[in-house]
Amino acid sequence: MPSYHPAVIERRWQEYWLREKTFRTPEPGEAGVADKPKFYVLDMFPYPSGAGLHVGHPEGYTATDIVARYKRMRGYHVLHPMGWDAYGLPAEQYAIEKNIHPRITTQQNIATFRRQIQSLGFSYDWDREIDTTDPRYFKWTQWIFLLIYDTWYDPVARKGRPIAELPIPPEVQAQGPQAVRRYQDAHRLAYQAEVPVNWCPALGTVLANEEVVDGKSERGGFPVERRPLRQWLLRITAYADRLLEDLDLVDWPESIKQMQRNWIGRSEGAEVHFPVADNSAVITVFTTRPDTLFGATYMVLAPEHPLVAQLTTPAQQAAVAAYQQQASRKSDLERTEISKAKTGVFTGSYAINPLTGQRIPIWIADYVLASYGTGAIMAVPAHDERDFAFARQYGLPIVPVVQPPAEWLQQTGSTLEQFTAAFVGDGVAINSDFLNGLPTPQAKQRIIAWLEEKGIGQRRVQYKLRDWLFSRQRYWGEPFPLLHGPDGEVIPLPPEALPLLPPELEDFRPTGSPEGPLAKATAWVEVVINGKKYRRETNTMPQWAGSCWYYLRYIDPHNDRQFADPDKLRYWLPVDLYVGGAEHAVLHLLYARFWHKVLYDRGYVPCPEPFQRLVNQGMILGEYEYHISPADYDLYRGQLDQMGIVAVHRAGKEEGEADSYVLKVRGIDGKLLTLPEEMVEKRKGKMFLKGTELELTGRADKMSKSRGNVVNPDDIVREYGADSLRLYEMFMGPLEAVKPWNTRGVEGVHRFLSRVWRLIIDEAAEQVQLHPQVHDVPPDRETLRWLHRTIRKVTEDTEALRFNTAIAAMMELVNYLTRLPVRPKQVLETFVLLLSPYAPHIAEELWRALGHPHTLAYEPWPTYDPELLRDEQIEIPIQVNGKVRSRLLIAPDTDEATVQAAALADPAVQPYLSGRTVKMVKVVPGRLVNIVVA
RNA sequence: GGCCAAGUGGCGGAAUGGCAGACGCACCCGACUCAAAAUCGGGCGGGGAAACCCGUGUGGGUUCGACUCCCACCUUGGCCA
Repeated sequence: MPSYHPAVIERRWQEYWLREKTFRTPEPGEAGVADKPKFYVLDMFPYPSGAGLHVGHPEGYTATDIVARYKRMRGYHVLHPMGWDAYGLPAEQYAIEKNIHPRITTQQNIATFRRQIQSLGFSYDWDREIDTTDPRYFKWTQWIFLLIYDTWYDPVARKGRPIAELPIPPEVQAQGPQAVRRYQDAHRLAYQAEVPVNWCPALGTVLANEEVVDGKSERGGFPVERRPLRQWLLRITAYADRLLEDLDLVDWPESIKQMQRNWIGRSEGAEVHFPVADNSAVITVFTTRPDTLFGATYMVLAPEHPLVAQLTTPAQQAAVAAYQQQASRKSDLERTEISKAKTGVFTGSYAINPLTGQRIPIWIADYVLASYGTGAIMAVPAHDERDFAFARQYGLPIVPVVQPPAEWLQQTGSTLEQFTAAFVGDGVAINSDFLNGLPTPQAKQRIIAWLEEKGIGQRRVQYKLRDWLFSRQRYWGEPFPLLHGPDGEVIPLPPEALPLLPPELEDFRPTGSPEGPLAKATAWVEVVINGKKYRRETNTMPQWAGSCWYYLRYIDPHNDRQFADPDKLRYWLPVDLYVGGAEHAVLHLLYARFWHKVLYDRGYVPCPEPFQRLVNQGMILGEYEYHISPADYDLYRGQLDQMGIVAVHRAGKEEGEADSYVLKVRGIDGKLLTLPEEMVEKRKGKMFLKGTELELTGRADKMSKSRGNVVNPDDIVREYGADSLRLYEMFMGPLEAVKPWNTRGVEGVHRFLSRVWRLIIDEAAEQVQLHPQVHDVPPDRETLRWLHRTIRKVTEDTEALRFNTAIAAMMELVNYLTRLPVRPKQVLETFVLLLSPYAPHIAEELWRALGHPHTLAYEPWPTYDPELLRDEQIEIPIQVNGKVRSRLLIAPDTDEATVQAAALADPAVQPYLSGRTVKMVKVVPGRLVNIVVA
């Protein structure tokens, strides 16, 4: 094996690492293991889909693997695990279609994923592999659910506490144990409620809001309707403030924190009670602008609001019913879009504005959502865009109560009597009696105080965040460990009854009823205890459940007495670095933080936040492609045919994306390849097909099966090796950036690795042996300087996750070393260590060739000597008025005065100084000289 | 519509107040070869014969000096409505 053969060496080292358990993570305090600082570096574990690994997966995994290997060499105990988020709809859908048990397809998919991931040489501790569908795992998912069920949130202590500690008011106590039970149930963090849910008849399940996109199911695109159902919810809203505040404790990208803040959507305002005229009913609204109360000229209820029936007058009955019907078919997004025309129906009733005493009409309109606030609003058309549009539409009065600035009036062509648009900014209150003259913030305080004093309102904080709909009507999920008694009481299973396994089913199809497929297993559902009949809960948990705590299980994956040992949790938590896609920016991270906080409150984990540092890797797009318009296709199709170009029709995928044709050429094997760049020419800033007037649009799209631009990592590994794939994915650009795939780039890094190989190994020899130019001699000063500069660059860049520039620095060093007549062995050894986190297989092979029989995984990371970094002479530019006119060779520590004198005396700058006055000379030591002349 | 991120050669990108284009891809020239591939050496932002001039989305500003900082705008992407 004289030349570089990744297939041979990669297999050998992967087998070595597994066999020798090179990456087994010792337990803290394990005998014979030295005390070291810890580092927990975690990937977002994948859902093992049937499609196998995608090139997007290894991007994050390579980044964390480099960090893991680097940290080991820096003397850390590193926890770097991998597992499977294996519950999920696709396996169940497949089971329904093909009648194959989801467990079987899931296990097959896991096997594929494991093989693919192992083929990339990641240094996971495979003894810690977990699978969320394994009963030994979901036993603890169920256990944590029961803990959440057993917890209530104490708003005074601001923490979750055992339900047994919930103070029971005497009047409840007096009503007996049933009342106490109901009171407790109403305070648990896991509770049942009749809630309007997104029911998807085609999937036979309810979906979370985030699983519904544009009124259709995210998966499958089936229509979704709103329907009230009994569901399990988790009271995540109780933790809203802590989830918000504790974002300050973590080192996450600001954009992700902002997305979480927006999702939680805290807003301060007031609740105001409006009496209904000629009726005992009271409408409560939430508003962030109580200062505009004098301008409330009508009210709007959500069509689903419970008071609608009571407030609708007989004359309006038919119109209201028809409107309610129509609204139920629209998604929240459609309903609240600002640009859409507003619709609504008058109920026939009036409310009394408590400030003005005026009768104001009550309408229903779908731009008000039942799920936000109180499901009702006071409409202030002068100062809210949607209210303004609505008032215009139906001719309702618009009363300005905040003075807008003069330029706003001018710009919009409004007058104080007649607004042409809503003024939503802050200003000074007008037409508002005792508020007049107060700036908006003070007006808010004043009116809230007034409302509280009169008992018709109070200060309130409102969140956009809703409680988490936690039940699904599916088979392939964790069963709830709960029994329903005959009197409606809920009995949690005792811990020793866990795990509760799902029943074996023949038929996985949804029942189409809210009961879910588990209800079909009557023998499983019905339980008799002491002669009393109980029914098991037939809902299952959502896919998010297993991923809410998996990072805890890795710490102690085989523990069958606890979800993890407290001492181990104390050693390893929090996760030091968590890398994954930005698609989990909100939900997974919010849910996991919520569970973690409950566990923290109940004393099971030692820290308030689970993930100290978070990094999102950017998406890898498909290869850059050239598109033409359908019109051009019709004009040029004959000519394209003659040129041997194939135009493939591509339907626009995203909204507003037009159809196009993608130009391809046939390869030798008949496969379609991207149009080669030499067939494209650029004229007048536009691209054309060479020799034609056919205009091309170049673009890289998301990889997708339907576009046919998916790159399979297996193909890349087979062709170039895992080290090349790893290196390429890191060399493409910054980790966080979105970047297009380019297979030519893989060839480039593959060539680099081949050059590394030939730098050290004698290609002419039969056996793997050192290149004849490699000698065990001390390197010269220049070579040492190169080496130490590279050590510094690679170290700093690896620490900062700037892998692309670290690789570039190693390439430069190799280019330098290749030119040396004698290659000092010691320099090559150091270089191999620097390369090893990035391309571990070739590094291990070269390390062995250099005479080291054992793995380099725990060799100390090279350090650099600052003394060796310094150049004897440096070149600095001399600028005249900011333009470089000459260069000066000087010693790096030359003093400013000398540099200045030398610069002014430089013959090349003289012509630019003659006849002019030197106004100033700026000397930046070690950088440059700038001479400013008049 | 709001919030956030980003606009640099033919392409991916580097430089984040101090020589714009490191490193790689593509391309061009040369060496080796009967030849090709591979490899090695060289060139490679635009204009110009050259001196030199222009050049980091657009316009303005701060500064001795701006890809970098500030303001406005345009475009693209993400999230939210």
